[in-house]
Amino acid sequence: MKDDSPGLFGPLPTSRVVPVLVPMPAPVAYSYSVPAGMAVEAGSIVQVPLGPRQVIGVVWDGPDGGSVDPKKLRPISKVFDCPPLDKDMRTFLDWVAAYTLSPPGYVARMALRAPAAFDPEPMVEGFRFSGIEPERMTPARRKVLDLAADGLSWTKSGLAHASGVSASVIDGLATQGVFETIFLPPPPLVARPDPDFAAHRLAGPQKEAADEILDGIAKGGFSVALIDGVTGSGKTEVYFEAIAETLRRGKQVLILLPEIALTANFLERFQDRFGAKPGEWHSDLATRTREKVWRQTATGEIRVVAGARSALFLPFEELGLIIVDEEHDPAFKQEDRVFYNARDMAVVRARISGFPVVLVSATPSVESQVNCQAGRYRRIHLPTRFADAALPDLHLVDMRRHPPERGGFLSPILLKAIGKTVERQEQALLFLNRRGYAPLTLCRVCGHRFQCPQCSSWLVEHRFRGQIQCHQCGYAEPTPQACPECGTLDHLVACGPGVERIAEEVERHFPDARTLVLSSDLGGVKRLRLELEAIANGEADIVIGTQLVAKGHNFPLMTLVGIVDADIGLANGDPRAAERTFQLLSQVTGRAGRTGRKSHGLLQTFQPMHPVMQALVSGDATAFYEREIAERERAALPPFGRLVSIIVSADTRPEAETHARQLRQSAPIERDIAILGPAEAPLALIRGRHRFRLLVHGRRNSDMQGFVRQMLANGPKERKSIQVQVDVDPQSFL
DNA sequence: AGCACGCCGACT
DNA sequence: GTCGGCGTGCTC
Repeated sequence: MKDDSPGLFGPLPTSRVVPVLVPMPAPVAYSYSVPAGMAVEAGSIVQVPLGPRQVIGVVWDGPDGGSVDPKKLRPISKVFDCPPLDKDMRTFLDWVAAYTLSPPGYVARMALRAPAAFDPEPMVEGFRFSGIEPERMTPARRKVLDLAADGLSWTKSGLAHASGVSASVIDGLATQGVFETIFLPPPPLVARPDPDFAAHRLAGPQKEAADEILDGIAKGGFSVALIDGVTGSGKTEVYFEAIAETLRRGKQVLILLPEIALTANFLERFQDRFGAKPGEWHSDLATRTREKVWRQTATGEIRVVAGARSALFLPFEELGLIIVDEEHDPAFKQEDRVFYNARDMAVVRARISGFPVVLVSATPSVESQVNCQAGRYRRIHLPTRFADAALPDLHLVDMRRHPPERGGFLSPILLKAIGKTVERQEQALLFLNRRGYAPLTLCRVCGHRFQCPQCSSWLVEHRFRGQIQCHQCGYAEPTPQACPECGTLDHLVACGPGVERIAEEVERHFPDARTLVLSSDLGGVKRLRLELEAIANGEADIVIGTQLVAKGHNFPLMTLVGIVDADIGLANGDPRAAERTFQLLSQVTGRAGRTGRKSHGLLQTFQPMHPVMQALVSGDATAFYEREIAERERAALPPFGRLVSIIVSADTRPEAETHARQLRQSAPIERDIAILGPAEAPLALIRGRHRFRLLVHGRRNSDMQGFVRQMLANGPKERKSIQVQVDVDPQSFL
């Protein structure tokens, strides 16, 4: 740090120069000068000029690059009145940038995703009874004064609401001097959760599990625990105890959930236990709320945040515990700009700051299980469901032996089971992970297939909307009557089922039953919430749902779960396909059967001997996971080896391929690292852009980051229309 | 990522 | 003669 006090001969012209991370893909921080009288430190959130505009940046650590032409230096415009990002957070952001091979400015920007949150919230106007009675008393005024007589301060709307009068009554009293105006700090968004509000009395395995975790918390320092236990085994109750203990110790808590699991249901459960809701953080938060959550997390006002993956980048004042619920869920992986998996980065953040992480899942990821075996994570197993909640009995329906009738997709066995369930006035859930009516439409005359004009995927018919849509880029057109190729009318045929088509089949067989389709493309969050409520109230007999029924909501009246096509996703070339299918189907079937009544699951499959199917019906996943782990180890796939996928996209196919090929040729020589490709990426064309992929595969102890970094640096310069994306340790190959 | 600068086609 | 297309390059 330079001395900027006045020198012997007047003020010195020297001004301090600091590095600032700006939201740009530059590999390093830029240097800015600090105007005299401005106080900044590492972590300060600042506004700086960048080219013609003003941007938000963070003062960073280390010496200011130094090598910049001093003539280029520009002064910081402004420091925000906001807690600086602390040292641990800065270390974390640097770590993530290095690991994901992303520009640090982008990573820092993820921590600053709350545009106007950096200045303090304005004070709120409040009213306090001054002791002066109004000249004339009215019933409305009486009500107000009864409440305000205690001399405490109220906000105008709060007082009006509480006393059941309109705000103008308060205004009237204020002008008469009955109230004095004071300025109050803005009200907290959520109340403080009370660790002892409604403590669960845990017993048996839950108690043991909780004790083990509390033990880890008591010891202090970094640790990772994996709680694994079937739906309904009390995992949430167990980690709520860890949260309570952390709150008692005066630290903040972060609960990471897959976006879709952030339901009213979860928030209520939290409130029942702690007497207050947690702060919420997810992508479709209103801007103002978002800013408040950001700021109040930074100031420590909010003690617990429940959020989607990006909540990991909130600037907690004193974070002391992270829970990652549904840790196996692929939604924790971000796949744009900065590719990261929030589950793994949560572990990193905890390690940097020295506090515990708890991973939770009924179907833990292979990675986490391997980490347990290796002794890096502590495994805490919850073996059983609570007394009256048996898991459904699962059975396979061999579709080769019990084919559906022509044009249908539901086997006689499943139809019969649905019929019986409806007769008993219980609910049935049919799961098919395919939106729309049919995934492919073709012309019966010439064989023309409807494909997206700018993607390599089929157009999905949505009969309900009368459209065919691309699920990749959103392209849509009205469902045509004639084949665009041969012009024949009315000879287009829908191939394969989507949820809408299953609903049609169900309605044909059970015209009197109340059938409901749950799909993310049918109406917004509000409608979905209402529908879930209706189902819980027994207002539907047969529910047909996509992926979204797998998480976040339980169906207490369901006694039958039918998996329409258990084989979907098994043959898509992704080495994690089997693991994913097992996890998804376990989650779906686990949603039902909590009533204490006998419940069943039927899985329609063409591969009844497949290890996934066998694992599901036997209820014993151990053998299946052992196989998966052995296979990963043999192939040196993560977590046994390292894998980096480099995707080159360009406007034309040869451009993308050439660039990828040149990139490969510029790789340094390294014995332990193999490069596969370039080959066309699984979705070779998306939104009109052609994609080629290189897979860089290394065994343990190889410096993959360094290798890939060098490869990118030596490679051809990234030109106008050619884009390179790097995905370290991908969760998915798609 | 933005955003301006810059060089070639159809318009008041 | 200008408005505007988006290719190229720079930002401490």
